[in-house]
Amino acid sequence: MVKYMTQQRRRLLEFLKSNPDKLFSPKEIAVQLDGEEVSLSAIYRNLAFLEESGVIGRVMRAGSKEVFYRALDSGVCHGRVHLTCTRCGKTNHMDAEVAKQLAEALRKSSGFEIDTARTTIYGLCKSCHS
Amino acid sequence: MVKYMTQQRRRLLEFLKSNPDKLFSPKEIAVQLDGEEVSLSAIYRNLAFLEESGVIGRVMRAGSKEVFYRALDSGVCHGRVHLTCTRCGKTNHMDAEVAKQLAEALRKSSGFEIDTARTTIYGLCKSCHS
DNA sequence: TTGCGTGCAAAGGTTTTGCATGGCA
DNA sequence: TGCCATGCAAAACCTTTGCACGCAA
Repeated sequence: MVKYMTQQRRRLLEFLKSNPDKLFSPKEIAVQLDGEEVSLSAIYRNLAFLEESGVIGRVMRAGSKEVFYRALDSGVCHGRVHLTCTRCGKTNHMDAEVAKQLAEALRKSSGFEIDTARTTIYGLCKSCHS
Repeated sequence: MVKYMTQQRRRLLEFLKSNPDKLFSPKEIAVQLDGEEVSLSAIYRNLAFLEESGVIGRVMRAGSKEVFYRALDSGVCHGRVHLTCTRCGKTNHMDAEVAKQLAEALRKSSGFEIDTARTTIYGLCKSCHS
């Protein structure tokens, strides 16, 4: 099935990509895109489509049942493992060296080949646990 | 506010603790507890309460919007990081030593405190990538 | 021109809530 | 006994879907 790049899809994707490590609920996205003629159902349909394509990712934060989305492979994030804080929701990148060591350790101990792009590590960031 | 340990709360908690490695949606829990006189609203209220208390954890799986719960500090999975294969779907535990090193490395490099119970690492397991 | 995507409104499903009753401490 | 928790049913919410029209390729 061939897919089109419609105005709505482009606007949604551009918005998420221009806010690389931030999380947005569908509702928040609707607010941000208000005035750009993107209906809520188009947002839902495109979020589902883009997630399935691996372009964006979906996350839940501790303590809330809201669902959040964020752009995945925007330049900066390429090949980086994400660290997401379950309290404030902020996402950072794992130190490249640590990621390399982790990949190596998993390969050796379990024969497991980590997919860095799809993996998010949860926990508390520096400012939230101190 | 003092909390009571009611029959319903005890049954729910016992059920989750007796299935350490498994995830259950509220609906599935209701089915499992059917015949034990726990109403769906009691299940929801207790899941929220137990999650807030840190006794159980809430998770979403990739590709589905269903919400799942599992007991946290129960024996088998205590402090174990999960490794899930994106091809065959099987989940294993990360080697304890590797997990320990990872936690330490994250703490040092980013001041990030990993939540092992909530983290799942994705990639290809031994038999799927070879 | 073809058929995917959109907008709207309605439907569907899950989770929450109000209220009277029941049960733990 | 005092108050939290439960059950039930209704309400609230979020997300999905059907349909006719619009638009990308």
